[in-house]
Amino acid sequence: MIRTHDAGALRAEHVGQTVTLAGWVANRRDHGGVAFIDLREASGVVQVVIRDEEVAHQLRAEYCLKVTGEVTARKEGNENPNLATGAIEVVASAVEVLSSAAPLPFPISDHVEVGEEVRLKHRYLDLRRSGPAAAIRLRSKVNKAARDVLDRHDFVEVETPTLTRSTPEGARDFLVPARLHPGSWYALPQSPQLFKQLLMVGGMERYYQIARCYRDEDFRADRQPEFTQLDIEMSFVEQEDVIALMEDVLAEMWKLIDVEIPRPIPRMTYAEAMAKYGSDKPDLRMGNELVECTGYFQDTPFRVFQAEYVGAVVMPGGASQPRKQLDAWQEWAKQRGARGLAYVLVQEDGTLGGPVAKNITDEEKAGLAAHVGAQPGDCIFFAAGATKSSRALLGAARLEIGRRCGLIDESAFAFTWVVDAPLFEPASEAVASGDVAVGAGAWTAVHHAFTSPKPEFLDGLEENPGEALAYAYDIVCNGSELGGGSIRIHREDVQKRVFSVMGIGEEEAQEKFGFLLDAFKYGAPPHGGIAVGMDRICAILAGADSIRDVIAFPKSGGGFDPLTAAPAPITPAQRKEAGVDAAPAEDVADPA
RNA sequence: GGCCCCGUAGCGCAGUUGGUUAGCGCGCCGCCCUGUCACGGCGGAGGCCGCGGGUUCGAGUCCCGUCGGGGUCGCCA
Repeated sequence: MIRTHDAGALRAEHVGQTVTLAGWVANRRDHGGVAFIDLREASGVVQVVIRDEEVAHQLRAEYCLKVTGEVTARKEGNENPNLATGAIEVVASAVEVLSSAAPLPFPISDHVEVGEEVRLKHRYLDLRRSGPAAAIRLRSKVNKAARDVLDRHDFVEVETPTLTRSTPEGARDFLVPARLHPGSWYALPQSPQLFKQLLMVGGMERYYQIARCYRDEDFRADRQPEFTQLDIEMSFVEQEDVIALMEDVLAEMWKLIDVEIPRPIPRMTYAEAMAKYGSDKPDLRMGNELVECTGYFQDTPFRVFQAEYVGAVVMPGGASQPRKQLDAWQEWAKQRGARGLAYVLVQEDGTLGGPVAKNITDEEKAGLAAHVGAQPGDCIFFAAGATKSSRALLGAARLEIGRRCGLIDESAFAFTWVVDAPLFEPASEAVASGDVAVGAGAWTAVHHAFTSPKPEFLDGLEENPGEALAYAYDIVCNGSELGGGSIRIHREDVQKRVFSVMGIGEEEAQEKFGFLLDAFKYGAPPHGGIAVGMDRICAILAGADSIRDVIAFPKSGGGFDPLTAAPAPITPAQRKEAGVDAAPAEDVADPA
């Protein structure tokens, strides 16, 4: 090693020792006759004293140095309590510049805010800053925590292919031309789903992988075109086994930030989540649940409330909002595709104000505040119409109210399992815009086509597909979906019936998933699993607003890599060799 | 694909109802300084105000378009 000691580890006990350190110039304070260098490396920072003016003067920020010197106790009054090494300093006898540094595009200092665009362009410098460095180091520990738990449970870590076959899953595939088969293409996997099920048929019994996945969809703060999930599959297990294992993993991860997750993690059904929170990933750091009012208004003369569903959510203190702000709520609702957001203001004297109050009966007015749990001074927002979209609007309003009124406990980690999701949903809701959808029938899978129905719904599968519940479970934290999984179908007859409800014929199933269905013919074990998003988990643990903060080299908008400037055009020679423009070998049906 | 916000010096920002030479802090360069720790002092360099068009006697400022970034809805089994 070039160094004998870690700079950040030096303490009073090292006084008198001669040490050799290597690191970067975090800061230089040049007083002419004496100069101080803050030498920074992975372990921390130590102050180096340089008395040779010539040497000190040439040094600049972020020069990479090798320093030899004696560890000395600082004189009383010269200690720096803000530094772990603040009781000592290293008096340099030799300073070697290992590498000089050009003027920086932005300061490395932790005291300065720097825009994300320039940070990502020079991510290698950004990572020298304490915050970004800590986030990446935390991620490494999160990976290790997962591996430790799974190793204790005798899991096998298996790497599945990233050059694979395009399968009609939810999102758009990233495609890779196959040079040796012009006109044919690999797809990058959206998840290792099919391979991990094959591994169960292969008798691995307990598989996991920290797997990179790829989806060619639009961006969000919590979405990147490539992302990482902790992918798990187990044979001979039931839902409870998978949930218990995942709780072990999560508990170990949260220990890294000294948080004990209360076990067991509470559960709610999908139906309850939708009814109370208007979302399948409820944020339980706040209360303020939705209140169903369909029955309350069943005989109402108000046309708008003569609907399949009427619901409400209360905004504490919202009655004092100026008219302009109430109008802004209407705009807010319209941006989400709703017609508007009806409201009633509960005045301090208990009377009801706002346009809706004029349209409902005195009797309805009299009990309304009590029915929805509103106090004088509150505002009650209503949504009426189709159940699903109305609840979604109220659920979004609930979160917006939480943000505006400070109802969210930012220090909390509110976990919940959402269980008993429906197996199918009407295809009209799933197929919005001619996108890739599994199945051409009236019903499509909520999770995926291999999710097992709970046994009590097997009989009525064809008669009432919409009522069948699945062995599916999502883990949610603070309103963010960390991941989800299911018990899979392992019986050929059940799989055929599910395909049939979805309108997938035998031929089509064989073409799309033939290799999996073939495998299932040979004694497939009952199995199930789960996958959780490591980027989201790390972001929550790091307290980051965006998963970009916990990815070493993230993409920016449009899938652009600000550092390497990928994607980039290719040469005509590359095009030709890759076979990008080759005609398809045979006609391939377009599912859309 | 829709909507909202942002583009001014290397970085972070200010710039009034459109009006002389576009400022401030940090950083950078030079000189000075023997106890600082976000050191300090003096001096200096650095700008096609994202780009293109328009309105105007006059545009960083107003209008249209476009590019880039961020957020969000659609989308993401």
